[in-house]
Amino acid sequence: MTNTKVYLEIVKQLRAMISADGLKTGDKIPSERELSERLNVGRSSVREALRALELLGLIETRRGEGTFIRDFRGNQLVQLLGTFILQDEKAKKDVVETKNLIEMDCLRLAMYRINPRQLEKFKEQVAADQVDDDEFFYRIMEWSDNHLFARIWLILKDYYYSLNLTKDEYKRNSFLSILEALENKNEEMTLEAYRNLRNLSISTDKY
Amino acid sequence: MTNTKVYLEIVKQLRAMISADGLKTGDKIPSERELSERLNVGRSSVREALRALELLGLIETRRGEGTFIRDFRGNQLVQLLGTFILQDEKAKKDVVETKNLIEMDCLRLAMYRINPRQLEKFKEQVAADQVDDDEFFYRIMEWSDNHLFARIWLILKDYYYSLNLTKDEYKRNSFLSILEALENKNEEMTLEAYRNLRNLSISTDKY
DNA sequence: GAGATGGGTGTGGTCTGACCACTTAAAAAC
DNA sequence: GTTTTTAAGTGGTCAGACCACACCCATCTC
Repeated sequence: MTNTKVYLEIVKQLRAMISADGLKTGDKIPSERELSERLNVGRSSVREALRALELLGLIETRRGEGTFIRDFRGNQLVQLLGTFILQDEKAKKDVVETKNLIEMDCLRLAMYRINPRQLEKFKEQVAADQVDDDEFFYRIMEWSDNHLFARIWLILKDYYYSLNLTKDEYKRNSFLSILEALENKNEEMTLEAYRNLRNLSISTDKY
Repeated sequence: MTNTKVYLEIVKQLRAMISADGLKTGDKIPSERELSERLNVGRSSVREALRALELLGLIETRRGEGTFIRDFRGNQLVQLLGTFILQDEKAKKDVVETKNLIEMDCLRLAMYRINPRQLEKFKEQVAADQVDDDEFFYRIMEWSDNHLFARIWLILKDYYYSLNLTKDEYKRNSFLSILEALENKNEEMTLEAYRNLRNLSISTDKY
């Protein structure tokens, strides 16, 4: 028995509990003692689970008050991972590669789902230097209308920045090329413009 | 006093310790009791820190043996965040779409990284009906050599199955077409064969 | 001598009970 | 009615006690 560690089980239960009760950002979750009693486990095990979730930035704890669900987009763990782990060269490479591929996927999606009027308006903003790389792709993510991809991308983006690689310089012209290609619904041109933006050679070994 | 929670301080100390001693993947870190003594804190606080790092995938603990620095291939938290995200999102469509796109991305990657001999051998297995959909794409993931993508895919696959959508029937011929296209390093043919496998129309609104 | 056996020791896993520090709100004092 | 005091609830931390498991090594068996 006891194959699964108790604290992991508690994490699971918490997730179920949050889902069942429809709790959302800012809501309070049961106290440590109550959880301990309700789940028939020691309070220390409950704490192990809560501390882990806290470090992940999923919950927030205030002494004397309680524990609350948090908007987890916070850096918290990104910073931690940045300083802690990402020494693994292969992992870094995977992050960069994955981020690029997802961006390309979303460009493809956006191409078919984009609203011409919005695109036109966005082009003007880009032309006026009012959009940076982040905002540009955030918009692409919106247009691609795939929340799951967007979520994953947000995480990867934070990793990416924490890696502190070559800072992408601002490339207005590449942005405009991409938008134009999207407007013409030309996949090949879109990807070509993207590769130019990211300084990628055409799909060879390195994406 | 005690503005900073003890367990966070321990995380910090651990990081410093690992850095100072030059510990790397697979190395053992001091036992909980030793850390507790060396840092003048309770063992439960040490455990809170270790459990948090474990949930992040930074360390691995083995009962009776000790705690070890883990082979971190940029993941784990994707797993966790993934489940948290997917719980309230419930976007079946996004799951299917994302899974398909990732599979296609990995086909592209695999195309350039594949080992001809392995491919030949795999083809034989497929021809002999020894490979199902899961195994097929698991192999593709291996060949694409991007562990991060592989992790995300594994999660999505599980969700996909739990969605209980139309069960993909076994399509040996589509598999063989894909492998053949990969062999010829023909991206368009590869994707066409994939679309056939998944019953997708060419990149229209629905992927 | 080679192999099997069985403690002993160290390690993580868990629970319990005890304080402390802090917040909040109800009760008491004015 | 306002202020002060008190009590209850909550997270933060520690110490000690067991348990389950892995490993090493002396011992026993053949």
